[in-house]
Amino acid sequence: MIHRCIEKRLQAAVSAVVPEADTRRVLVRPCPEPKHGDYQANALMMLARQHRLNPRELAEKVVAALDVSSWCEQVTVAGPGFINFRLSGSALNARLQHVLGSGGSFVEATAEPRTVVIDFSSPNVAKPMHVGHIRSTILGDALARVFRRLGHRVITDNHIGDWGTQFGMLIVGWRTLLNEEALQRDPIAELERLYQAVNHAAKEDGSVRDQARAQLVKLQGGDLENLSIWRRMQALSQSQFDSVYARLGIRFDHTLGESFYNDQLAGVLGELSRAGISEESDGAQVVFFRDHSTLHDKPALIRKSDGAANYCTTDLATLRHRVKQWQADEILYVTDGRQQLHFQQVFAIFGKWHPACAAKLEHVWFGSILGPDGKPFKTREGEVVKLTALLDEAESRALAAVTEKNGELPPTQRIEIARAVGLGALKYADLSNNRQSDYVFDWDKMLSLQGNTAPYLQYACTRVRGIFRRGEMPDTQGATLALAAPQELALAKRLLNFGLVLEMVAAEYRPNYLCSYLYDLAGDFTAFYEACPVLKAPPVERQSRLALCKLTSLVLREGLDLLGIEVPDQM
RNA sequence: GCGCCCGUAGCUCAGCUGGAUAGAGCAGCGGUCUUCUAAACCGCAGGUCGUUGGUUCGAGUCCAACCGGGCGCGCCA
Repeated sequence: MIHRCIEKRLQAAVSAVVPEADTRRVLVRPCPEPKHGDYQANALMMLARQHRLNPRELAEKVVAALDVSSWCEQVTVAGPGFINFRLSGSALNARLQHVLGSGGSFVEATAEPRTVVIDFSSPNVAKPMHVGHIRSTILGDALARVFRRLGHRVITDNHIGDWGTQFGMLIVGWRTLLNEEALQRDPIAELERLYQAVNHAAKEDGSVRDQARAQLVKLQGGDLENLSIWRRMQALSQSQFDSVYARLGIRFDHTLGESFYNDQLAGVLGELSRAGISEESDGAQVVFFRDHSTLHDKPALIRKSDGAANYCTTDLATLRHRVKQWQADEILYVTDGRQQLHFQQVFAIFGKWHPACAAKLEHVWFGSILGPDGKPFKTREGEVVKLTALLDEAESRALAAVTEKNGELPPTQRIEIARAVGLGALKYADLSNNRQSDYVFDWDKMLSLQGNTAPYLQYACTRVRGIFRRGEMPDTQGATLALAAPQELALAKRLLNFGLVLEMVAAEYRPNYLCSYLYDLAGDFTAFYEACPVLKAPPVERQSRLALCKLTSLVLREGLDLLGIEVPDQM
């Protein structure tokens, strides 16, 4: 990547001028304002302050010691000490040509691959997946794709909620109220009905509650009949999950639910207790963080007074497994922001338990999806929105749009387009927001062809494709780039930054950076498309522009693919 | 009581180590199809970045206090 080459030279020049300087923070980034240059460095102003130098003079000395003529036609010092770099046309053309010829890309694999475990989605057995699972599922998948693309070893793990007190209720329901026919027809709905019925009954009748508790104890004690009911529920749920993930194009390397750790929990509790990390309090085992600045008054419960472990314990066992068995360098938990305290506690306990562990633990949290009223997204009836219903509606709304705009296409093709557009729109709506923000769910906005949406980007792809469909498929492989028009240059320069953007996504776990980038890229392409004829251009421009289109198409498609979004050939 | 998050244009949202004149879409107003997909594009208008202080060459971004809203805090996960 060119900016990295410039950066290395710049760091060397800084070291030559100020030998004691720490150059790790001397970075070269794209200029937000193209009129200043293509890349800029503003770290010298900070450096000057640290070393009590005049920033402007320092910048000028560094520039004097800097040779980046292989890539830049101009290097200037501006304002209080910005260094601005203007790429030379020849370097730009050469870089694009190289990517084209090598069949390579604008992404550079990391020099330091890490093992990154990503925990996301995590639905519950016997419950339908709902809108609450969508952000985790989509964000986690996109992050997994980006980390893989950067050359990291990624392990995705679906930590399913397949164990817990709800199974007492469910087993009572299964034993007393099960309708086999309904179970055949819609297993999850039937399981949900059982749970609700028993839960309702338990509220009024203490003996039902006692039954549920008794069945739970039997299950936990290894009762064969209850175990087999539980396994049946698990299998039914898994097939529901599988069908949703298949629709979304998502796969997991592992699906190790909470139950996988059952036989490790006693050991975990024993170790924590023996190490003096946990202590008894009101009959429960609790970890206190007495010296901790924010957790000092927030103890964590790891074993209930009835002797049962809870999700804190399970998460500790899970964490140990990931660190020990998978040798994780980095573990990402993609969950709702409301679990921040929980993960702070889990990470803090793990730190006491395995002080030598250097794995980076990150709670990649996200905000809520809101309805038009600004309150948590619900159906008109006030119920949670089921994920399958959401996917269905996305596809049917997209189908209506495709039919309206392109009704002459055969129905099967329209359905296929609608699938890609509808699901793409849904995913993109989530990914394009800053994950930590709450956002308002709006069908019209996400399916719009205007603005920062998936359909707009997909449409940009089909426009590029349209050029190739119209003309004969040209040999862009050996094309000579001869970019000249400002729109061509702007587009080409944007392409160069693709890899950098992916690195930013991975560094902060924020796919919305990629979305913004793709939207800007599509905007650059549109400007080019409006201003520069391709097929009708004279031969030299024509092949150069075809090559530029080819590269744009590659980046747009790969970028969308990294977000888990498909691109139809036509729209 | 303790802690986390949010407050940017009428609405929905971006805003990358603090960096140059705070951006986009919608809605509003005005333009552009004999020309590679107009499901598109161009232009205009729209802002005391919640308030007040502080840090500094420079603050939407960092710090403090306050106002307004959301969420979490030992036997659910």
